[in-house]
Amino acid sequence: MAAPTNRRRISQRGIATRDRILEAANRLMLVRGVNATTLDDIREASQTSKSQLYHHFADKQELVRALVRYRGALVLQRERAGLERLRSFSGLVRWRNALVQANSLNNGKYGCGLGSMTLELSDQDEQARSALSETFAAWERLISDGLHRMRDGGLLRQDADPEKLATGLMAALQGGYLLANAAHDVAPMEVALDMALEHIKSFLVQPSEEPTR
Amino acid sequence: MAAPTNRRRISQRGIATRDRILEAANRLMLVRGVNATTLDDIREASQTSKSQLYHHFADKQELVRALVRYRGALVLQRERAGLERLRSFSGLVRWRNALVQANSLNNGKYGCGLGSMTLELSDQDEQARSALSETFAAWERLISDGLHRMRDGGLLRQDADPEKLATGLMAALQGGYLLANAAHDVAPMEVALDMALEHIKSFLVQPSEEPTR
DNA sequence: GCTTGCCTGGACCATGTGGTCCTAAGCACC
DNA sequence: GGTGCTTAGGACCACATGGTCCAGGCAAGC
Repeated sequence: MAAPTNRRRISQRGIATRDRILEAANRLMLVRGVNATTLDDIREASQTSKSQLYHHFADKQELVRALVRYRGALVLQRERAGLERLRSFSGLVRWRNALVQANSLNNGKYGCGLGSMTLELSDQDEQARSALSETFAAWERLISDGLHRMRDGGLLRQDADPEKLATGLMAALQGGYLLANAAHDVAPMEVALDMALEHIKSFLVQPSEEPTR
Repeated sequence: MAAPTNRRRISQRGIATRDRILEAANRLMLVRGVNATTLDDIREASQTSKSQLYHHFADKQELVRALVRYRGALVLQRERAGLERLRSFSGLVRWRNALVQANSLNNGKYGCGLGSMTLELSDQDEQARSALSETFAAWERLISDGLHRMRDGGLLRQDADPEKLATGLMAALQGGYLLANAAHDVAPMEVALDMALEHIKSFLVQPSEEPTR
């Protein structure tokens, strides 16, 4: 994870510290938000000191940007595992169920690590915004690639547009996260994802292949 | 808008000042976010003074809570105008177009006034969270009421579930706002809303009544 | 017009927070 | 074991920011 930004020598110990900082920032900023998390919070939670924070990151903004990359990599890694071999509608349903289950563990709170940063950062840090935007695009591509495979395999009709379907599904997911977070209840997220899956289902070659859940 | 919170005497001038503060907070916090907006920013933008802020609001948290109500009322008022007489699918399309057009004016930036506060506040201020949640519920009810009218009028099939459809549409809207904000481009919001409308359309009695746009 | 109490201006304060810096310890390589 | 780097600890600073306070203005009811 920790990519040395410059050509400085860096030791294993240094890398470990940097990761500890990022991991703590990740944890704290997910529940409190980016702006509401102080460097002292992070320093304390990561068992480091001020000088180490500023040794590894130029300033808070740089730390946040690193966190954006860190989370992006985490999410994409997780999603790649779940979507890489997607070839059937039931695979999508399994993917949906995993996300819902994970979110239900904390009653809809916190939401998506990427989505929660987006609204806070996108009008404040152009660089973070574009990184987030690219991560969303990569995520959607994982989905649309799967849909392409389904279409090529004859499961989806030719007039299905994998890119648009993926965007719609991602919007339903993010909107579902948001409503679930507001309600402190996963239900709206389920409804939203089911709507998106139902929409994809309407492009299946034999429409009643399998139930949504 | 300005509801006096206690039984204090309050003059027209006082109400005007209070509204000016709320209006400035509304404007600033929409683009910078809640936590990133300072009271001094608000004081300056509203042409008031510190003592007036604290005369009308106990502290920043109370101001934010008042803003949640203020925005909620604004959004519901706007949405009521657009949804109150909804009786047809083309009405939904017009509603969609209005939202998209409004958002496209600033290239997808800022997003929904309610959604943008949600992720920042819901894990930080329980009272604000529940107020937001209720506002979303009321907003969804405006939609589902319209869908109910469509169903009663014989336009929607009996097996259509207005509440779930409304939740799905709201999630698509909010997710669309979020992706549009990240991309600084309305396109994903359009795709998301079209997906939700297409889904609703699939419950129309005569499915090909009219095109989506 | 005078008293009452809301309304307003703005100086002032305490503290949280991002950021700096100096010193020393660890480590790798010679 | 010496040299020069990285890693670490933590005191320290400047300042933004939330919050207080008081003196005076203004409006409304008597």
